[in-house]
Amino acid sequence: MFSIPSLYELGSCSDTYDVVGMLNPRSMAEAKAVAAGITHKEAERHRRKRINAHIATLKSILPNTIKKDKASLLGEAVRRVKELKKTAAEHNEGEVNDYPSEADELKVSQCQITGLIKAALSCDDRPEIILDMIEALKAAEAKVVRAEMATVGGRTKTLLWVRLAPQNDAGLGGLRRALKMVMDKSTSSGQACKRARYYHL
Amino acid sequence: MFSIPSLYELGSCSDTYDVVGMLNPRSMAEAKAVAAGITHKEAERHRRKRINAHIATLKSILPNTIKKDKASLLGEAVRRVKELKKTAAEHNEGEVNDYPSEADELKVSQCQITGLIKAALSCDDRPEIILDMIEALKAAEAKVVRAEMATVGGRTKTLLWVRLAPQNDAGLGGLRRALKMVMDKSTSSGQACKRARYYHL
DNA sequence: ATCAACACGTGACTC
DNA sequence: TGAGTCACGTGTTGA
Repeated sequence: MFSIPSLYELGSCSDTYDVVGMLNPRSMAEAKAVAAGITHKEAERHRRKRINAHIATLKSILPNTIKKDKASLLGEAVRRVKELKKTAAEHNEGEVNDYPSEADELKVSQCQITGLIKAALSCDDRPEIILDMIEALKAAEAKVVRAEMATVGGRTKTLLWVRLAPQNDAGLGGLRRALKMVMDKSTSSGQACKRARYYHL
Repeated sequence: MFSIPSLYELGSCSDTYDVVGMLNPRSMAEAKAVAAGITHKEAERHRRKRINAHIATLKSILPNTIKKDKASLLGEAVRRVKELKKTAAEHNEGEVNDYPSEADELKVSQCQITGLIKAALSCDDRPEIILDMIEALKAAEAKVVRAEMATVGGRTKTLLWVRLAPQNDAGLGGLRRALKMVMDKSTSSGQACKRARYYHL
């Protein structure tokens, strides 16, 4: 709102020189410099204003909003951006690369943060594979939080997000074994695709 | 790296006073003040350093990386946080409220940004509902990008993320009609759940 | 020579 | 009082 006059503005030697300059007709250049000074001052004010405005909105956005200094706030911001970027990437993973691989494949991994388990399996397609998978998951005490499936050219790829029952002792191994059986049953039986291709997601 | 000595540090009147103070035994207070001054100076340096470090990492994180000034960068940061927060919320929508409603229900909506269509339907459960749905979606020329399903107490709720074929003229209406038929078939036929409950995702 | 962006040191304020 | 944070005006540098 107001600017507090600083020491050298009030009584410093350089300021004294300025005063002398003001009384001197030769002062044109210095007067210009002073004028430029005030525009400079205001420009810097605008700059700070913009930055602080963004920081303020950041503070309002982040759920962390309560009592933090500016630096820590920015730290929170980078944390959020990283975290959200990562989860977004995970969520999109299904959409961007949802095609069955040629070789049979089974990957099971667990998210350290959420505890959620993600399973991805590619194998030959067959009509009953969904039911088999549901049975296998039930046997493994795995609750399906989310599922995606894609079949193309007689091959199918399934993505499963799963949560295991708390008292489950077989753990990831049990889940992996159950799914492996479903896969193997699919590839070993030459009777794949006797019926029409039902699933084309 | 290094601080350029400013005018008043080198030759200002106040600095002269400081020198006098140094030679004077009565200068204790001023010496303390000077000492405090340097810690203050350094403290402020650290503060700036932290802030700028966070800003730098932000710059490296954001895909926007291309030469932007500090304020605009922060603006981009808030944009990203808002955007990612919104998409994250949309993605989690399925997980948080994935329970069938008591009354039959069909909602179809289209995301303005991605063009993706989200359909949510609740109805009585029956074993063949998945196949019926797949047929209906095929007829509506809808490509399923993602699907979630939950059944509890003989009721089932399905969430579908779908993309229509470009040349599709029936549009949202056609998709809605197709899904409605699946729902109605499920509720009208009293033969729901004659077989064991297969799907419990 | 103008402009915009930056880092710096300093006064004020708070806990 | 002292350690920490903030806004300010300024000097400096690259387009």
